[in-house]
Amino acid sequence: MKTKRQIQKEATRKLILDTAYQVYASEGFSATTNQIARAANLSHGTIFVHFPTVENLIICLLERFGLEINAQFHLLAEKDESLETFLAAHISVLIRYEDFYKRLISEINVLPQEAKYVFINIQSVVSFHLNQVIERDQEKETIKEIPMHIVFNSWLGLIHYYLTNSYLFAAGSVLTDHKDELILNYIKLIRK
Amino acid sequence: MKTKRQIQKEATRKLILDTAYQVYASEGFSATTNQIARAANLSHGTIFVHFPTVENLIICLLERFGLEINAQFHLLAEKDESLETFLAAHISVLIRYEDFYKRLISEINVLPQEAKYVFINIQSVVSFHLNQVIERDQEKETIKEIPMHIVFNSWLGLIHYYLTNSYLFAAGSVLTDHKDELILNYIKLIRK
DNA sequence: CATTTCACTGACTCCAAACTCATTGACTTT
DNA sequence: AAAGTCAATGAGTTTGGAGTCAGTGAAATG
Repeated sequence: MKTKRQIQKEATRKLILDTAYQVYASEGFSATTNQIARAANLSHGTIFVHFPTVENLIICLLERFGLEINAQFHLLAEKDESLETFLAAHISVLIRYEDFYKRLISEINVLPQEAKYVFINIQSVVSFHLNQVIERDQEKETIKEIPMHIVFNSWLGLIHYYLTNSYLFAAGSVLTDHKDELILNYIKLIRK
Repeated sequence: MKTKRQIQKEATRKLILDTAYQVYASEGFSATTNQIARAANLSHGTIFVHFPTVENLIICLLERFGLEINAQFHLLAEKDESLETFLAAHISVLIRYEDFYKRLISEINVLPQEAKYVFINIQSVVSFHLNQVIERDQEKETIKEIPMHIVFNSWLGLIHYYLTNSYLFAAGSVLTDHKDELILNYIKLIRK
């Protein structure tokens, strides 16, 4: 049985992580602990009651994010789905996390090392599912003889290119605006 | 006729820009004016004699970089070359500027607005040449019916993906290590 | 009910970065 | 060659962030 205090503490910790997620998504990871505290209606010191350093806060946030987004990928990756369905599912998950994911991929190189592990993790899960879809015989026949990692990297490359350069392509959500075009043309590229 | 002072001043300005280029290439744009001054063997204040703010220094540096790299693209884009030759030329230019270019594309979203203009400029020039190569009849016949912007964005997407995730692919220069593979497979993708 | 614990507060310290400016002495001008 | 200019200096100032800590009052404990 949890005491009131434990419940309160966990709620505050969650509030900090949720708020940090929002603030980082809209301001980027250069947002300050002050901004997060203000947005969460907490005093500045409270953040350091729950996380020893900002870096630790970011790492905890990223780990939670990695678990959550990967769970979504698993959930949406049905057995025996078509390539098109899979790509659509992938994009639909990314849309849900678009702003934060965009910050993650575009600031990955200035984030702590652990961010890279989280990122590799996310990519591995997507890669695994894409592999499964493509390895299946009925699909395999229709796809060019190209190394799987190139198939995968060109898909992610295309998606990430649109995300990091979204200011070139759309005012709101690039993925929402371009998903059909991207899926259609990517499939044209990798099919014989 | 330039006076000694003018010559000296221009030399110092160039030294600051050259050093900033080196420092930013190896440390990223979060490197400080202190680091640049030390690396250039100048006192800290000297930087502000030549540039009113760091932001202004970065903008000047990026503008110079844009002009320089675009000149290289023009120089290397011969008439009537094959698609393969063009892509190889593109990569060979990028290799020359790899570290800095990598920082530019991976930190573009935290740099001042002007950085985006420079970046759009660089991409336009590459896009223009790629268009020319592909539009030519002998090539056109062999390429799939895919919108030109997708052809272009998948190439840049692939290259940028390898650059921003270079820690996954190589210790030294990703482009040097993977250029042949990238060119070969990209051509396979867009050909019928 | 008295005592102890502890989540939270907010004013504080510390630090590192950008930017300033009086001073210097070599160069330029007259 | 005297007077004036100005590139460069480096010890400041200012700003804004991360992280600290004594204090407070509600909750837990005995």
